[in-house]
Amino acid sequence: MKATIRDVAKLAGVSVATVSRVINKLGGVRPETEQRIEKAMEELQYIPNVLARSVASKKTKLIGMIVPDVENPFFAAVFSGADKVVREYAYTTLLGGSNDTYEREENLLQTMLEHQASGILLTPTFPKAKWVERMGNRVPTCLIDRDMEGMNCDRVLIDNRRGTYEATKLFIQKGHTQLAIITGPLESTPGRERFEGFKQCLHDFSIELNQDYIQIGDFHSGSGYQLGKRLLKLNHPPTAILSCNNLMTIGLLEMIHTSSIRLGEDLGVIGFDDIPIATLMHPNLTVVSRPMREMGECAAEMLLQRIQNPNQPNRTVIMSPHLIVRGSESIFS
Amino acid sequence: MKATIRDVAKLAGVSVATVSRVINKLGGVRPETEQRIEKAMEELQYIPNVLARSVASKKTKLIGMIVPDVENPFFAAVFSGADKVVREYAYTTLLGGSNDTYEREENLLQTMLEHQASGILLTPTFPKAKWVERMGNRVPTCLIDRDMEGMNCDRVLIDNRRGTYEATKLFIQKGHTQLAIITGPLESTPGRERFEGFKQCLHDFSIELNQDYIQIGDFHSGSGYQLGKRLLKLNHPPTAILSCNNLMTIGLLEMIHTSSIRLGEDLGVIGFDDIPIATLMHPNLTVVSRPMREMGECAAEMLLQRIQNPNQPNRTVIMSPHLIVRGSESIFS
DNA sequence: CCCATAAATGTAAACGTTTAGATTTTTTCT
DNA sequence: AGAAAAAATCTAAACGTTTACATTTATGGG
Repeated sequence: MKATIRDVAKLAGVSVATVSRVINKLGGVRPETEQRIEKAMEELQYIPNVLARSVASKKTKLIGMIVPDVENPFFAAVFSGADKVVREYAYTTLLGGSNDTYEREENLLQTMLEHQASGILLTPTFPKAKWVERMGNRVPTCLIDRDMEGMNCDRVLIDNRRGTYEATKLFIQKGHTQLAIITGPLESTPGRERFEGFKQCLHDFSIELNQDYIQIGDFHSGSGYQLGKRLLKLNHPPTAILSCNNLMTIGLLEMIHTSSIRLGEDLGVIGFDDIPIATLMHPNLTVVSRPMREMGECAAEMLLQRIQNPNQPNRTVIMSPHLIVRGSESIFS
Repeated sequence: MKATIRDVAKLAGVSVATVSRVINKLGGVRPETEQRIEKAMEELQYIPNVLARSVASKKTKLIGMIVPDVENPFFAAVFSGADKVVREYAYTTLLGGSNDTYEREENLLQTMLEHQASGILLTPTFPKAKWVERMGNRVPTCLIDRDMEGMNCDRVLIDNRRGTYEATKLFIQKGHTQLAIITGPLESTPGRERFEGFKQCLHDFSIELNQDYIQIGDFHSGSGYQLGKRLLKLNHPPTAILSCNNLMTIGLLEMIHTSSIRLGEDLGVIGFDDIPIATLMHPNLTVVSRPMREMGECAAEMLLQRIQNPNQPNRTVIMSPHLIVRGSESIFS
């Protein structure tokens, strides 16, 4: 069977404590003893059991990460950044996708707590959840991208309002006055804040907000397609559409592609989040871009620091998106 | 501090064994006792420690999954499918990205073995690795997408040759005779097999294989861009390019987009793996499509079955790709 | 109502580690 | 060489579970 620390100790002719010391690089072991132990480990193909270690030490090198959708490139990038940092700290990430359902999110959290995760990286599905007080604050947590009520924790957010404000301003500067938005659920921070930035900008430039031009989707490509269609079927269709996430933008572009409308000629479009498609369009797609990997890195960094020093005050990092102007915003040439 | 099974037992006035029985739903507990225990668990906010459980029972509900790149939509989809099944079996997935480096792959495997993963889902970076005999067969494993020497395990692969054969055949049927390929490293199964399917088809149709038309990339978008450029700069450039993975296809399309060449008019293109961009091009991109999620599901299913029954013979499932013809393959209209 | 049997519950030893504290060995200084 | 100090090593109890086995309690037949 699998070799244990006892087998190693016996073969090396030392006690388990000494073996433990070399495994954990605690020093205080004579070089020759250390070599003997290492040889024994090699010979027995010994692999330490971190579970037993965690039980004994009451510490774990596990970080739980919960995102709505692992296949969404945004969250994939955030995970990628977070996981990189987590590994640098010699921790391991437990990843789960909630599929934006309450049940699964709670379930994932439970799983991660059962696994004694030392910290949680969470992009919550809903802005409030019953489980917050029961299990929300049992463990250091860092929220990413979306906020949540009642969480006593760190946060890495995006200045969504500014992102859509700048995009809207660009539209206006290019001459648009018929501005539409496809945003996400207003209960979610990104959905609401992105809408607010849009609204604020229209207000600042004294442009009237047409209620028909406000479309609420679900952050998936299907709704980008459907809502885009609805907008263009209006008696007075908008001349510009601001699409508030990557997947909905893809849906919207698909819809445009199958219609007779020409991007950048009949309709201006700006997307939220950069996508590989952006530079393959005619004209190239203007987008609000976010530092996705950096968000993950930052969140992981904050979380791991808090794990080491649990009593530091909560921090909220708000990152700035920036506009990448490529041409698709304008129809007036 | 955190409540333990002992605290629950004490509060409910029973022994830990009885509590353990209700946690694990083993039955043989009087309903009234069970209720008392459940009430105690609720009251103490008890969350079982699965690590301790694993140490005691010598079993874990953990599956390790190692893929080259988590951000590649193909692997994201495979993970998604695998994780779905893994959760259905009440297991949890530990995901890691090797970034196609040997060191990291070995490191990840070590980590997963340390965590006592009950099984491994692996898309190996290299077709042979030194660690295979040392740790490759310690635990039930299922290889996905890429094969590896000396692994005594299950496999879920793709009929790569058939995929590129069909694509090449379509090119030929559309009148192409100047056929180029951008494939991946020939040491990797996908790189080699996709090239072989291409070569075989040319041979079957008695078309000479121009050595200049064979370009070996690294499965990343940059090489799609560079190699595409190199192909089109030839004195006798090809009229058709078969791009052998999703990222290289994106790179290739970017290169085409920035050049004066028109897709579907000057150059036919077929990609391997479907991508969202495909239906946003003019003409739409023809691709070899694979059941990505299903590959993950199938692999997870096989792995979990093997965990339950370790002695069943090894199985290799070879899934078929299929061509989605959308127009970009033809330049003769 | 008693006994046999079945059902429910309890006891205690494992599981593979870590880690105080105790003990031994080595080094250093005189 | 011997004592004191420092370094290395060991002992054994914990960590929170599971689980075989022992014991108690309930059930049913006569």
